[in-house]
Amino acid sequence: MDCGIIPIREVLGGGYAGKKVGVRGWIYRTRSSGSKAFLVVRDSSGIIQVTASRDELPEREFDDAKKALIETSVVVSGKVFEDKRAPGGYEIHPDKFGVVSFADVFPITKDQSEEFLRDNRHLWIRSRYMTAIMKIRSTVTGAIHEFFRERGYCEFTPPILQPNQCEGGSTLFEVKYYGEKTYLSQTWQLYAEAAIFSLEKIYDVSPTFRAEKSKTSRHLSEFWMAEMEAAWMEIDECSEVAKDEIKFIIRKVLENNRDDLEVLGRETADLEHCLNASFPTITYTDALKLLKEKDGMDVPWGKDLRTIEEETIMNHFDTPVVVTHYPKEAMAFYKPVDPAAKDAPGQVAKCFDMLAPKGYGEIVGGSQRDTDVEELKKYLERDGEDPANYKFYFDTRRYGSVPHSGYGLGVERVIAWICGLENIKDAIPFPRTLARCSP
RNA sequence: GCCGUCGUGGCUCAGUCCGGUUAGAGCGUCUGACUGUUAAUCAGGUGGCCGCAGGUUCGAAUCCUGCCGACGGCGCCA
Repeated sequence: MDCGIIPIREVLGGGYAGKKVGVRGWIYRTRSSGSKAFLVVRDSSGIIQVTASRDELPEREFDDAKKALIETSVVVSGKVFEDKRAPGGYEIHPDKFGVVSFADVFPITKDQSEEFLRDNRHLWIRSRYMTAIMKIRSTVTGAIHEFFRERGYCEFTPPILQPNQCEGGSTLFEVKYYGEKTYLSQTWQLYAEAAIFSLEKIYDVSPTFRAEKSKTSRHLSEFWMAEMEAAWMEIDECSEVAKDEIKFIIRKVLENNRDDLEVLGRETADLEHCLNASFPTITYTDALKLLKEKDGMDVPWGKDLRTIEEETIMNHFDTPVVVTHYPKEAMAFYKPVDPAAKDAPGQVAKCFDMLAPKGYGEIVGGSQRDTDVEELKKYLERDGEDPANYKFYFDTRRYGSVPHSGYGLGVERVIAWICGLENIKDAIPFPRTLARCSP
């Protein structure tokens, strides 16, 4: 490797004007004009124009520069010039232009459809658009680890192959290997509830698999959930942790990814507002009142909120909102009744969802966990589950049970909201959906 | 599971309602020109079993039937 290779971003910083540098990367755009060739080269840090002249390069190297197609990998060195005509304000006049590997005709050109880009995702992830999103994604998952570790949480890794269903109604990916029916994880929850008895406060960032028949811009079959579970924690404290986590993530992205947000054309005023505002908490019952009074929508009490209702509610807010105390009957078996909630016309659960603004939907779902084994059995049977399959789960209630709560955060939904993406499929490098498992 | 939109060169599309020469355009690529391009420009060339299978017709990209595939919305969920 050549000595003196530096990241393109550093060259654009300005301190190298008049000095000789080396950069390496891939040709991003190419134009030629007689005895000059203008090659925009990208590496992971940025793009810079390389202006090759016939009289400054050996003939063979100049010919290479003229004929190299987009995505050809190159190592170049030369003097840096400040020049207003160059994108980014600086360019390199090479006296060495080395092609590492010529590229075939790159299939992705000016006009592309969403479908074509997804078919060629292995190439499309080289784009500035996908690069920006993947960098932000890295900040988001890194922030999640940092947030929980700073607060004394321990990372806990659950099994991905699991024998039981946890979320009632969701569809499972079956794995054919063991004699017993086995599935890919939909949540770490049952295992997390076992682990809090030693670690007390735990979190994870793990893949989740849901074989739902959902074809929307908000659904993936394989996505990442960032979950937490904490012993001794009641539901109110739990939802406050979720609010803090979201704010922490936004702050880290604003600190580290301004350039990437700009590449995406994402205005940041609303994200900055979220840092200082407090996220409202309302009850499900209040949410129905709001829908009726402000929007004339009559939702019968007891029905879970649908997409249209969530979006309508969010029209009234400019930050995420926590909605608590959904009807017990509409909730998963492990969410306990809240006997203290008196203002509701029916039984409600100690649970919450956090809804994101602008139609990005439910980004967090959590609850306190029922510790009453008889109640758990009753609601498992309601969901058509055999309580006999949950023996290990009931054991967690038999040996020194304590109140505990937890939630799951949809990593891609948070990324889609922060990045302002039209489709959640762009929030993950290789999306898997109802209809796609390639490339 | 329900509803809707769409399949035409490598890519993006027009043409389809109302059937009629040899199916067009832009981009890419290739050849040539050009000493400052900004998704350069100019000239020329290349490239198509019109998703698949039947049917109607003198004649089908166009009309009919079936199938396949893609995309989006709802429901459900993060």
